[in-house]
Amino acid sequence: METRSQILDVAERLVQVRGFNGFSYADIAAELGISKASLHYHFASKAELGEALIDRYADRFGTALKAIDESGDEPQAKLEAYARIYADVLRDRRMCLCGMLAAEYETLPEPMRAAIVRFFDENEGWLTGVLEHGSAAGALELEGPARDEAQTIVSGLEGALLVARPYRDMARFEAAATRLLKSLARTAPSI
Amino acid sequence: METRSQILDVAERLVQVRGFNGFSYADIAAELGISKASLHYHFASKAELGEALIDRYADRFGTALKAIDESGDEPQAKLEAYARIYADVLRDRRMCLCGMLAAEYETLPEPMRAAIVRFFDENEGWLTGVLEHGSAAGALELEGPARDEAQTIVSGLEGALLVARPYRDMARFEAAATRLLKSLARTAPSI
DNA sequence: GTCTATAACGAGATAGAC
DNA sequence: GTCTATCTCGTTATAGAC
Repeated sequence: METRSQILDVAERLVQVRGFNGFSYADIAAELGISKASLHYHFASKAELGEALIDRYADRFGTALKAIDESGDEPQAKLEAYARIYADVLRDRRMCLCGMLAAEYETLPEPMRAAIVRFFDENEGWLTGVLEHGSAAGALELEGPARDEAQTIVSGLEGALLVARPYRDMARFEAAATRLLKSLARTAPSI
Repeated sequence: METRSQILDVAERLVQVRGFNGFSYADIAAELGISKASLHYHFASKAELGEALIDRYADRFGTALKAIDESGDEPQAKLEAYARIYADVLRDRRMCLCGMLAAEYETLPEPMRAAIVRFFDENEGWLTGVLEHGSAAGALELEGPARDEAQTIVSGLEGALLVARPYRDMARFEAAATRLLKSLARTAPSI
């Protein structure tokens, strides 16, 4: 199980930096000092490896969202914590795993495609909940349906990662993220 | 020159749909019914083809922006026209050429990288001008520096394309684009 | 300008020994 | 579980004829 998770670690970074079509089994093998054949023992095909990568990534994301839920923070603080997950991704010049795979979507096998869409659905679902609660509690002022706002936040953060990366500029991402949240879900003025 | 532009047309679509690492000279050759060797006559290397693709794409974008400038429309209408350029990209399941290449950035040769950053710079520069003019004329209400708003709009639209594509859902893009523009640059209330 | 042929290499994947 | 060896195919690119 140890080797398996090491493979996933290296492959995850390679996908986030270079894309699924931008690395090979040889890259992973070289980095871990094992043979390509050994990789095939753990993941028979690259498609299988790809599925495992998305599953693990989505799981970790889900865990992070649950932690935010249980923080008991204000809605506005929850949104900021959500944006921080994305900000953390930018280290090592990484893109969000599923954002990267969304770009390569048309070249990917069907099981990977389904898992990518599921990832976005889960994120939007969680965000929609936070926005609805915040709105109902009078803490947030939405400009439209919570679901639409949620979609705009997810795609806005993905786009902020996508464009900030070539500039190697963390501040660029932060500015866009802050602006997005401030404009789409403003803190309701206290009476 | 005829063949050259046909090659660019096919290659452009392939990059926008599958990514620069997701197609080969063989794909172009098959589609045009010519040999791979002929392709190398027009574009000695794939990197050279890539540069030509970005240059032509950026040129077309620039022409479209100039047309918007000369329309004499209100700032708000100009922003909507700008978003429509992105919307048009989504046909045939395409991503913005430079958005796709931004994802693959780390795998690309230096000349292509520089051209990609230039593309974003030009877009943000143009948008900044529209926002500043609109703000000065009292037609738009900005929430922060025009340059920051411009960056958020560009990355927001790129992200909206990125995420809408797997869903094959035009409406998904439209919703995010509208929401972005409405929230970031609101039409100033007429007195 | 376009072709056929081929070089030179890297990809994903398998066989079979240890 | 990991290895070496190998297969098969696809990739970019070049040589040289037409």
